[in-house]
Amino acid sequence: MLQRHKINPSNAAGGLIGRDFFARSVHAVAPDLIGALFLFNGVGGRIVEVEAYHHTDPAAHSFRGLTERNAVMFGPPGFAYVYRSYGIHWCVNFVCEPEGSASAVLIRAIEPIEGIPTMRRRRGLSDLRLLCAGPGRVGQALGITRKHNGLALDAPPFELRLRTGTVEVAVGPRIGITKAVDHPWRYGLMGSPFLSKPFKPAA
DNA sequence: TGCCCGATTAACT
DNA sequence: GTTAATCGGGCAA
Repeated sequence: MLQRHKINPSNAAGGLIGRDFFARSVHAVAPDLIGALFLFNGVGGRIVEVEAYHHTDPAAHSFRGLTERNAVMFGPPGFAYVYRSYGIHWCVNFVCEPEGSASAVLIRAIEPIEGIPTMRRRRGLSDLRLLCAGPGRVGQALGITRKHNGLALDAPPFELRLRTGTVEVAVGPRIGITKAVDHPWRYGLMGSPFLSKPFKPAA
């Protein structure tokens, strides 16, 4: 339930995240994104919650093979997969692993830091805690839509930076799925008030 | 083609 | 606790 994570020693803390960061297993990338800075057109904050999806995972969009919607997941790592959720929301994923593995990390919650007035206007909401506390809310607050599907993560409008220092990462089952529900592939910043839902405390 | 359901959210009782 | 909003994917016919 509780993990302590250190940054990749080959990268400088706070430095730009390059495309090679995503050329690893989705299960390695996902916890390493906790605490990272995620800006889109200069708007965003710290990533505090993500989930991992893999093409061997029945809950993943890529499980049933390549379609027009999930094509970016089957491409090279380091690109954004954006999809429409429940016909209403836009959700953002970071594609991982070598080309063809079709895995990605869903960005589920951010601690607002930059462009807070812009995010409040887009969300029509002042409550900081709820600005980016959920995948659909993140998409709306950062202004990400279908037209950003397939963009590279290491170039504008994206800006991703490694976390500084050590964080405590909570692990638990993913949210809102009906298949492969027992995989503990949800990762969060321990104790953050900006999570979409709290993690169950360690037994 | 028609039907069901989903990696969600907000507004209800 | 429940439910509407809303649309693309996947599958049956």
